[in-house]
Amino acid sequence: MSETKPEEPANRARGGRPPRLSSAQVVAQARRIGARDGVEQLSMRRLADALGVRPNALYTYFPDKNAILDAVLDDLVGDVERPPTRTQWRTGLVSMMSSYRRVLLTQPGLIPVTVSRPMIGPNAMRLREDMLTQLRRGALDDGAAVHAFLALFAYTTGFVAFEAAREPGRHDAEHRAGVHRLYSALPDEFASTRDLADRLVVRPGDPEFTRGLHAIIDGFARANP
Amino acid sequence: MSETKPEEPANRARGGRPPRLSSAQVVAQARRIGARDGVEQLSMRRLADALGVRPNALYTYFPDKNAILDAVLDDLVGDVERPPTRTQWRTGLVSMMSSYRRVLLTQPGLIPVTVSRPMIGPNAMRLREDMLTQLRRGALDDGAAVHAFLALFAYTTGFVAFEAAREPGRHDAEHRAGVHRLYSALPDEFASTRDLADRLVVRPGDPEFTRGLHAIIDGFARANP
DNA sequence: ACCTGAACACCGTTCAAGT
DNA sequence: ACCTGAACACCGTTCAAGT
Repeated sequence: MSETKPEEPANRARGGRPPRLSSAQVVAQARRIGARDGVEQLSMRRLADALGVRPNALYTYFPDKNAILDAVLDDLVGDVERPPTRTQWRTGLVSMMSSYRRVLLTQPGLIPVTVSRPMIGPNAMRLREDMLTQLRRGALDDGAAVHAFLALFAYTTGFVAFEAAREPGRHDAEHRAGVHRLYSALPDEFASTRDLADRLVVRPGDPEFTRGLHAIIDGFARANP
Repeated sequence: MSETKPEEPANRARGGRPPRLSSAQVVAQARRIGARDGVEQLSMRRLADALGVRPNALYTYFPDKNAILDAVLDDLVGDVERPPTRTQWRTGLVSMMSSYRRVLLTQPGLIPVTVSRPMIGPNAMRLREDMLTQLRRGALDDGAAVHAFLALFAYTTGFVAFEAAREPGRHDAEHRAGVHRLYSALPDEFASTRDLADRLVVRPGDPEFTRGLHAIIDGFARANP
C-alpha cells in the first residue's frame, strides 16, 4: 500500500485556494513529534493540531498515515552519511551501515516501520546505490554483491531493532541485573546460557554491531577472488 | 512493560466463581485469529468476542494486550524444531534458524512484535540455549559465541521482516516488474542499481537466507581455532 | 475470583459542504 | 484546490458493581 508520492502542491489551478501547508512541512512536523515524544504518540490528530489544522486537512497532502510514515522514514535515511569517495570499500560499507544505525537509533519507534517497508523513497535509493557500488568495488561478483547487500541490510535492521527494544538507562540496567540473576541460577538443561550469563547480559552496542558487520563482509568476500 | 507472566488461574480460593477461560485458551484463540486474519485484526474486542466473553474479562488473565502478544509469540517459538542431537554444529544452527524463519513466516504480522520484544518466555529460552550450545560445539570461544548468536538472530529477524513485508503472489510479481522497469531506466548516478536490476528484483527466499547464514557463521568461525 | 455495563479518552478515515 | 464539521466505525483500558 501507499507508494510514497508526496504529491507536491501543483497549485497552479485558478479557483484554487492557496495552500496553508506543504507536504514538506507535514513531514518536518511529523519528524519533530516523533523525535520528541516517540512515533507511538504520532497521530493524525496530534499532527494536525501541531500544524494548526483539522485532521482531515492532512489528506490533501498524503493519502493516509502510512504514506506520512514512509516519507518521515525516507527523510531520516537522508541523514545517513555517504562515505568519502576514496575510502577502502570495506571501510566505506562499515561506516555507511554505522551511520544508518545511528540515524535509526534517533527514532527507535520508527524501526517497526522500517522493518516492514524498507527501501522506498529517493534517499533509500541513494543509500542502496552506494552500498552496491562499494560491494562491487570489493570485487564481489553480481550475485554475491546482491546477496551481501541483502544480508547486511537484514542484519543492520535486526540489530538496531534489538538494540532499541530497551532504551538504555537505570531501568534497563536493573532489568539486565535481574536477567543475570535468573540465568546464573539456571539448571543444567540451560548450561550454555548459564555459563555465558555474564556476556549475554551486556547491552549490545557499537563494538558488537561492527564485529557482526565485519563477519558478514568476510563471509561473503571469502568465497570470491 | 509486561513481562509475560500468564498467571495461571490458581483458582483454589473459596467464594471464587469458576473461570470460564484459561490463559492458554486465550493464547490459542489469539493465535488462531492471527493466523486466519493477520495480527493487525487482533483486537481485545474481537478476541473477547471469539471467546464468548466481554473485552474486559481478558484482563483477568493478562495485564494488557502486549502481554497477550508476548504469549502468542512464545507459543509460536515453541514450534521451532530442535536439531537432532548428533548433527554437525553448523548444520544444526542452519536448520534451527531455518525452522525459526518458517515459523515466523506463518504469522508475518507478528514480526514487528518479535523485533521489539525478542527472546522472552520459556520457549525462546530453550531456543537460545540450543543455539548457544551449537556455537560452543563449533569451538567458538565465549565472546565469539555470544556475538555470533546476536548476529544470527539480528540477521534472521531482519531477513524475515523484509521477506514478509510483501506477501508473495500476483500483486508482488507486478510490483517487482514495475521496480525492474524503474531500475533499468535509471541514469548513470545509479549505475550499480541499474546493472544489478535483474538480481535485485528477485524475491528473496530460502536460498538467499541460507547463503547469508553460512556467510555469518563462516565470518565468525574464521577468526577462531 | 471472575465477569459485566458503562464509560473514558482516544484512534484513522470519509463525505458533503464551504471558499 | 484546499480546508472544515460532523460522523462512522472502531480502539485499549478502567472502574464500580454483581455473583
